[in-house]
Amino acid sequence: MRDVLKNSFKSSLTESRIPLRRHERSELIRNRIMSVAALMFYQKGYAATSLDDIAKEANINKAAVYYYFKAKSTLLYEICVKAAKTILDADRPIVDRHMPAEQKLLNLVTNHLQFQSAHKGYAGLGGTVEISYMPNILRKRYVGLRDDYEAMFRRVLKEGIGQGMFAPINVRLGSLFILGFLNSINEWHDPDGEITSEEMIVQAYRFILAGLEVKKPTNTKTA
Amino acid sequence: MRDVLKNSFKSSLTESRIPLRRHERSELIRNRIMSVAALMFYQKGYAATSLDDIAKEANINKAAVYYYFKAKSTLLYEICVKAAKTILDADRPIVDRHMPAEQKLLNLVTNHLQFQSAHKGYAGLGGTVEISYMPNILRKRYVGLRDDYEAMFRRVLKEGIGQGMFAPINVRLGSLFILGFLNSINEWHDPDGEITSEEMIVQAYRFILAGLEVKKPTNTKTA
DNA sequence: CCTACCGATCGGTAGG
DNA sequence: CCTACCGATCGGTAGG
Repeated sequence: MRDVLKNSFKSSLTESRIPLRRHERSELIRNRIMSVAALMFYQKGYAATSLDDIAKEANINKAAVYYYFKAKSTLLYEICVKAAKTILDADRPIVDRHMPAEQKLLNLVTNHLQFQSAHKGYAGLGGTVEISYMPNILRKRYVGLRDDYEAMFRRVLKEGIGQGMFAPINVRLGSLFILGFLNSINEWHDPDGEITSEEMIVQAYRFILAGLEVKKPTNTKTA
Repeated sequence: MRDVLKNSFKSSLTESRIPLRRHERSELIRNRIMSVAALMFYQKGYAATSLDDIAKEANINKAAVYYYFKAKSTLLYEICVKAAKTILDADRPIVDRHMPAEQKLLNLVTNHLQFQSAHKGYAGLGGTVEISYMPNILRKRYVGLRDDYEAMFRRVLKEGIGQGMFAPINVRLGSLFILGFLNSINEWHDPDGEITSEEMIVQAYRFILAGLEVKKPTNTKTA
């Protein structure tokens, strides 16, 4: 059921300018461009990745990229939006279900890490530097999606506090702690290494849950 | 005592090619170049920051940058090394002192966050993307310093487990969790905002400490 | 000879 | 979707 996050997600893009029915080949190429671009943007950074690099990796000519995308910056935007919408769609039924907050959080964490390890490029984008390259209007639209995602974590945290599961913390701070922590894992964890993705989910969730369950705050005077 | 991390650190660079005694002005300019470059590399990314941008911000001519630095890539390297050595020097006496591991960890966390908020640019560099621009030999040297830093966290974690303070976890994993989490804070926390750096240190340390103190692991079956 | 740069321009490549 | 290009700007270096 959550395996939707593992497949190379088929175009759920509403903004596609190409009639999909008649040109499935175009859709395939468009997706290929986005896949290779996502990975290269993530590995070398947006500015250092040329459209020639991307085109070569996608086996097309540089000019052809402009047939599918208006500009380099909108290619970045569409990649980020696609990733955000995919996780958002997978998480929405979870937060809406009747379920202990602790269970909901585990599902959000699992989805996040699973998507991250399955789509390194798509997941690793969206940082402050990359976002700054998006045209103003598109950036705002993307940041809106990102806020929706953070809001899900805030909501689950709030529920958990109400249910007496988590210590009464600042939910905004808590969400940023959790998301920052989860994103940081993407930077060094190799899913094909000695620690599997499944094991990482268990360890990361344990770390997060413990951080939330503190009831009597440790005294922390800065010497 | 820990305020050394707050001042614009004076050249502790052993690799400086300029006789410092006679030409303090040179040293000042060199430091200014490194400061502005660090911030711009961090904000816009290494590739997107031109030497002209850096020179303009430092009030000199672009060609003058080449008097102080052999290349753009070595400028990046020297910035990263300076940051690493500064924290390393501040932390070494702490880990060597006789002290409960919990106290040592608080000091390491405090230094990390304090340095981070005082020198956004210096601290935010060193990610996989930026590192890839360093010449091979220099990159290895820098990664060595970074490993030394991580080793301090591993050592303190190991001590804490031995002292029965922390749950017996994989210290490598734990260090990466902690450092990834701390670094992520740098990306969204504004020290001049509603949450002060001091408050952030308290909150972040509480979160970390709780994550380490779990004795009976929560059961985490993935539905 | 060295220091601390400047004005101009090098060969290549960027996005479009 | 490719060939053939453009305006501009890139990192780096020349002589003085």
